[in-house]
Amino acid sequence: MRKHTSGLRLVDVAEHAGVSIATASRALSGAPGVSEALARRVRTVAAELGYVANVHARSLASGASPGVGLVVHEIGDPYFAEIASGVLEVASAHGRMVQICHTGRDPFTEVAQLRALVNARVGIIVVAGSGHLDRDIQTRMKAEVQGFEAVGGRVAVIGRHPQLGVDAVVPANVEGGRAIAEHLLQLGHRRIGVATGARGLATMADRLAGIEQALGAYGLALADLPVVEAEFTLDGGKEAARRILDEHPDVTAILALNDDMAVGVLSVLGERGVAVPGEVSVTGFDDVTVAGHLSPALTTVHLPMKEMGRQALELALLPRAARPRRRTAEQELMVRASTAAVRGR
Amino acid sequence: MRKHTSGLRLVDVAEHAGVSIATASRALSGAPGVSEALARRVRTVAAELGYVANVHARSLASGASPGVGLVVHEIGDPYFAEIASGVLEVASAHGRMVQICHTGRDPFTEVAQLRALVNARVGIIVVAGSGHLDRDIQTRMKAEVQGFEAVGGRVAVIGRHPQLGVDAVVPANVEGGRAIAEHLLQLGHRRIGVATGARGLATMADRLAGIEQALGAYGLALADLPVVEAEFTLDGGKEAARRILDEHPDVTAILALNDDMAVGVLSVLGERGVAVPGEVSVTGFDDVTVAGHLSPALTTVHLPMKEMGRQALELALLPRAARPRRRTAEQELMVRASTAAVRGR
DNA sequence: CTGAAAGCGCTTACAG
DNA sequence: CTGAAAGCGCTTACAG
Repeated sequence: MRKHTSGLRLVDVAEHAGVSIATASRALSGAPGVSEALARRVRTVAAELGYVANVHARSLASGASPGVGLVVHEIGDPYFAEIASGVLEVASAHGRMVQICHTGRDPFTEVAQLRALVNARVGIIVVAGSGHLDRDIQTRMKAEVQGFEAVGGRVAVIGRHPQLGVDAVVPANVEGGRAIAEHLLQLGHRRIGVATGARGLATMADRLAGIEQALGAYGLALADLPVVEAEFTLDGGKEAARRILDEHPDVTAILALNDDMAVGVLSVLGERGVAVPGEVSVTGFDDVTVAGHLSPALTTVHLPMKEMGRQALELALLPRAARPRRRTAEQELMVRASTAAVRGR
Repeated sequence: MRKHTSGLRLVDVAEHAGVSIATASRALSGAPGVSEALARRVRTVAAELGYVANVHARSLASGASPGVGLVVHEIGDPYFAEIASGVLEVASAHGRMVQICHTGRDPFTEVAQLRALVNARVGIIVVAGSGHLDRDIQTRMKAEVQGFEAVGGRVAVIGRHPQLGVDAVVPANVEGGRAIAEHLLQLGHRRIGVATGARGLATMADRLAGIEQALGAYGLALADLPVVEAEFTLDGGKEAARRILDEHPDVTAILALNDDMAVGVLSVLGERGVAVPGEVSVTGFDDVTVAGHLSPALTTVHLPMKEMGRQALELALLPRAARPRRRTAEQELMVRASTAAVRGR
């Protein structure tokens, strides 16, 4: 906790400018009801003095706060880091500060962080990271969000959050899932192992739904494939790859539901001396910056993370609409070196 | 800006508990001078009601703020994302929120962001990212920092900031530079191209100094080598690689001063069909998570970024010491697949 | 140990 | 258009 021996205050500016603090306040905040001449004088004085309003006093008095809160699963994860970069860019352009919270991918922590942000009196909250399919979690999230909106807060989410009813930027996960699965199917793969993160997440459900659609066109179903759930991280990818290879040594491709997992899959394949894509093809999802530079370059689904971050904050900066707004972030299949026609085809 | 129709206030808690707001305040903040019985009752009531103090009112009244500010060059960069992750972890453990600022690698923006954070009345500021060798910039930084500390703020930096005089976590950049250069020299490389970021940064100076030391032992000097300065990013690495290869086609190794640049270097080499490490060896610095999974796996210098973030905030959480504290973050040479003995040796 | 009251630095009806 | 004054929700000397 920091004690600030008071620096420059509004009274100081007012005195220097020879006006009341009321007038000084109006001039500085751009409120109407001050003659242009006076306003200009006040602003000049403030600038000369290097005066900056105390946010706490301002927020307390006005009941309004310029802060924006950002909730991510894990900022060290490139997917979220890139989203954060977009959010910071827009925030900075609007002269707003952003407070970041980690959820550690735990839904209860997520709700707690949301509440922490509300208590920190931010004016806007951006939630990056998928919603949950679990009704109980949805209900808790919704309660926090509605409480926040009831007091004038604005919220936007990135990813699909069933039932939340707020502005959202939603990536084309279904289409991406379909595209990447079609790609493998067209290459002749049928015995495809799937490495997925927590299936309770809407993102996972959507990507899997897309895969299911593609499989259907080939007379297959997800239930026919080994689908292994693990952490949505590099280590999770390793674990999933090991289980898939051990239990289904005949797979010709492993489809990971994000790039982090795909990197783990590649790692295990490398350890075991399995050639990629010679013996097994591997795909990712997201297209984080390094995906194209991996060993081998990863075939994946591109999502514009930074742009998604930008758009989410821009939505939240808009006044609340009667109906929640929704922006779709398009996907693009990036075919690179980690996939090839099935062996012996 | 958000208008909050006042939620639960301290008076509400006080009324429910049948005490004055003074007593309620003391009980909740853990201040001395309240009987344990009363304090307990107040806390119970507050918990039942779900009361959380208004940070703005609290900060305004007490002059103390629990917020921590984090200044990074670019949060989308894995180096900073991992540092941020460590900072968030510790902050969260101490119940503090962190506000993140982007500098876009511009020193003037950095100073401006520092000021913004001071104006936002955070209690602690962590500056991640190297200091500058330029005296003018140092002076500006120092002025902001001292102003902040004068009013009770605490600051810690990650990286060497000459003259700043604050607690610091400094990575072993000199040692790392020496280690990676020695590695290449031992492999027989003599015509080594160096891809560096802005040379006005202390980090760059230190890494180059280490390289110079290693070269010296072999009777060489940095001045004998093509050293190309570009942006400290993947694209900068590409640009540097192109210039090195065009102007010095006889290089047998390219030493990049961070992993991002190294990835760019690998990319250009790939485009031109130059085998790594068959024809040209490549090295990085930092060892971001994916470095070991690149094509080929990158030989680099490992730095414990997340731990550096943790330590920096922990230092800042400590009371100010008479003399600035300094923690060294050790480096470790990671030899992987991107380096090999010089061709034809 | 407990409470009444002043004060933190602003904003904003309310008068003029 | 301008200003005096109340009030935002807390903390903290100051009395008792």
